[in-house]
Amino acid sequence: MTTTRFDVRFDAGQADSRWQKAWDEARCFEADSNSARPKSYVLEMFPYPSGRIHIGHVRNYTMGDVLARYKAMRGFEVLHPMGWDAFGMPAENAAMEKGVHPAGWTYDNIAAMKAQLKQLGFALDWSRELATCDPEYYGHEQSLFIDLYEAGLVYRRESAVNWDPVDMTVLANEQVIDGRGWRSGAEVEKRKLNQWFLKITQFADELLDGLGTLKNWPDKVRLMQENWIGKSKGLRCTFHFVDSTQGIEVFTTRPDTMFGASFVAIAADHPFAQEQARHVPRLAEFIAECKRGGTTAAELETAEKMGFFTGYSVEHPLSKNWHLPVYVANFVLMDYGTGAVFGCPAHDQRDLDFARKYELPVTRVVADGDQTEAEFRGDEAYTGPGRIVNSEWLSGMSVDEAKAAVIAKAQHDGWGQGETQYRLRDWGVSRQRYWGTPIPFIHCDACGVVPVPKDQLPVKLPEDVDFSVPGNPLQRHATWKHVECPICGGKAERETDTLDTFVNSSWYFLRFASQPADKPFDAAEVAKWMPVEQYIGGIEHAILHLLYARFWTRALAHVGLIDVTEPFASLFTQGMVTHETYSRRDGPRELYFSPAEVDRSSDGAILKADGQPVEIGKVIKMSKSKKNVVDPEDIIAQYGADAVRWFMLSDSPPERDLPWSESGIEGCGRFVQRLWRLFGQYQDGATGEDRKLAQKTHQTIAAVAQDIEALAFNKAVARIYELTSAAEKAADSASRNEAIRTILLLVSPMMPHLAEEGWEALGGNGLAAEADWPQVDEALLVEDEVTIAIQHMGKLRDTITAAKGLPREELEALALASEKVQRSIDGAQVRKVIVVPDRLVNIVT
RNA sequence: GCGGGCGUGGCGGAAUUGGUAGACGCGCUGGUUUUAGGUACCAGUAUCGAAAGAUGUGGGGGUUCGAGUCCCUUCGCCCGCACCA
Repeated sequence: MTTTRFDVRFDAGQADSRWQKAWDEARCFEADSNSARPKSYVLEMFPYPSGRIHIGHVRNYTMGDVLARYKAMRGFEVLHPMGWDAFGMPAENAAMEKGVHPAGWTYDNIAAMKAQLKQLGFALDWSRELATCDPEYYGHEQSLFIDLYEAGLVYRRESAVNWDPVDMTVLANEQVIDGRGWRSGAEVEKRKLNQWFLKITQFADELLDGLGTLKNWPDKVRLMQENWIGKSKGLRCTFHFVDSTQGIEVFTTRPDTMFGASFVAIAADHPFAQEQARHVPRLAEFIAECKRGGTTAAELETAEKMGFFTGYSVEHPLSKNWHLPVYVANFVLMDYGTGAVFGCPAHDQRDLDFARKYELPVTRVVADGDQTEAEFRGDEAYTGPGRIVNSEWLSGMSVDEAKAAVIAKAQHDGWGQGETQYRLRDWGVSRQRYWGTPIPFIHCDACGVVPVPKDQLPVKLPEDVDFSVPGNPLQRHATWKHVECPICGGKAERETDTLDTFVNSSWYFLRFASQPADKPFDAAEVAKWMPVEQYIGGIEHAILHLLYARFWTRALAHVGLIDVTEPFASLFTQGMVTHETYSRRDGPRELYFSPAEVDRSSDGAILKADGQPVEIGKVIKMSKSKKNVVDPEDIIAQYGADAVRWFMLSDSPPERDLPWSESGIEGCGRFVQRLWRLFGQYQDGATGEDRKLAQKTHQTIAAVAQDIEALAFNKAVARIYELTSAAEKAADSASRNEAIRTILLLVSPMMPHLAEEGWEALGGNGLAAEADWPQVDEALLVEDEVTIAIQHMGKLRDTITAAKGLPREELEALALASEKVQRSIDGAQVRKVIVVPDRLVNIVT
């Protein structure tokens, strides 16, 4: 007997690098935009180049890769690119801490991470790689920014920022912890600075309506965006101070409840409250107290309603002689609506809590049923539908009719008008930092704010910058900001703010479609590739990144640069990779140990260093602080890329969290070898049909295709295991050869290195990566024998095997003939027999 | 508080439209091979029971010939948030 290559174990390390090189040389993952094949654009959210990939990246990119490789096998021309979200603070922090230049640090990280991604064998089109910190990329971004400016979608205004007086820098909200800068610990000041804004609010309705077309987005994400946009319709109207032309402007979504009003409440930072506070010290105190309260949602919700009576009253717009007290209240927000509300306690829980506390009247104006008495009892406001009562001319109307009637009257009489409010605010894009896209504008005393002429783009970041002193290096650079005004030629200064990094990620998917040197993208190429068929990433980007990207796409369509409105046809948000933690209590602190430091058996965990047990904690997201991490590079070295990829796809549904387990990855490693041995069972020239196996083979092809298209990788994996077992058990035949060949192709998107190695050994043409997906023989999908469940009173008593398609009467007869069934019936009168053809028979007595 | 999601063996999870609950993987038990460990292979593995059989999808109730799936109710866990007028 001669030895074959299958007699030795599959050597993943050798095969991985061999086939990665072969794919590179064949350039088989480069998308050809002139291809006649239908296109498919598969995209995963591009990473921040932190220096090392983590297991979450591996999961994300493996899913996209399986889909991309599968689509290619199905005859699509696939665009599956990769790039780097390369601007941002960590590079500046590294510059400050280690004295390295942000650019050098970033490009080193990119090189390291790219090598890691290559080790996983991803079918990426590296010819389209981009980094957002590349002047070519951000130069085009500057040009787009100017286009938006010229279309009136960019403006400047004064706005408050979090200013760290020690680091002399602006902090993002999440960098302010308990009112102090996260790095310096200094108390953060609110400063007013001129900031650049993008008019996302102009697209609020479009972005909201567009959600309705995104059928293949998770409902959860659409709902989050809908809430974020926060559209509400109502009435804006004025409550005049008694005997005055001055008044308080109020916004309400419940104009129908106006006759139930019992007070007016304004926010602590409402101008009228501020003004009064100047000469009412106790009010000033109250306002200060309001501001001290917590800001988290839970704290706000449970905080007691508090108010301070201003001493002023206002007239009810519908009845001049009806006066309402004006309070400053802690539950009214200045930055929503007008910063003032009228309180209708019977039909709003907050107002009711407030009214009970300050003993204000509570009048029922909406009846849920036939209750009509004016006095509203109880502590639960009624917010449902109903008929208006106790409301003069509104009484008898429905809530909706009354809303319309009050708005119509307000507009007719001139004291208010219908209005739509949004929670969405314009997007502030100014960052007072170095490592970002310079905002391409020049400030000239004579000409004002002037865009940099496009032929002078990119406005490049200066390379000689100093991070040893706090503050924005662009601002104190000796020469960079001093320029001539492009209009008058006089002395002028460059804008020193850079763009929010979310701008970088708002159009990168367009640049992937084409990369001309002289413009951001080619409209025809964009039209060919867009939209992205499948976008995959983390749920943490549900709102900001995805909303901004949708906005940029619409804005670019608005200025006529492209013809798409929604960039991502389908969105998939994958779960996290989790692991249990190992720790020991050390006085007040918890000391954590990494999985590598611990020996885990089925009944406990032992620290290798001292042989003593450690506590096994909850299964949570992998994080450095809890040390429950595994390094992708280590596990690839140990098990090979295919085993790691297979693990990422197995067991857990992709939208759920995936618990990492040592025994799980070992099982995957074993399966790789098991398949390799199975490939070795292929017998050239074997003949004969094994119908059962052939059926299983074709059913599996169809099922795996369906599962991959639904991104249900865990189910596809289970199917492949089943077919593998069946093929292992079968005797040599042509059908068995077909099963083996089929398994090889089905796992090819998931374990591409193993597939190539087997493909070559079995004499396949070309590369497995370029092979076609196996054809399904529809005739073999149909079972000729089925198992029929036989129930008595709905309980399973027996199963029988019968030819498919037997008529009801025959099934009934077969069921009644069953000995087990007869024993169960025990002579009782059969009243009814329910037959579900090819499935079950249920006998009712 | 509001909104959303989820509860199925020791674990991750399967289960078309309401039609054989627990596919598949991990783990575990027993056996075979191996100098041994690992690997590989075979058998078993929801619970109770010697068996026949009974019970079983967080708990309780309902609809139905039949419920993991539909309805009501209740408990627990997870995620998101904005007191949005």
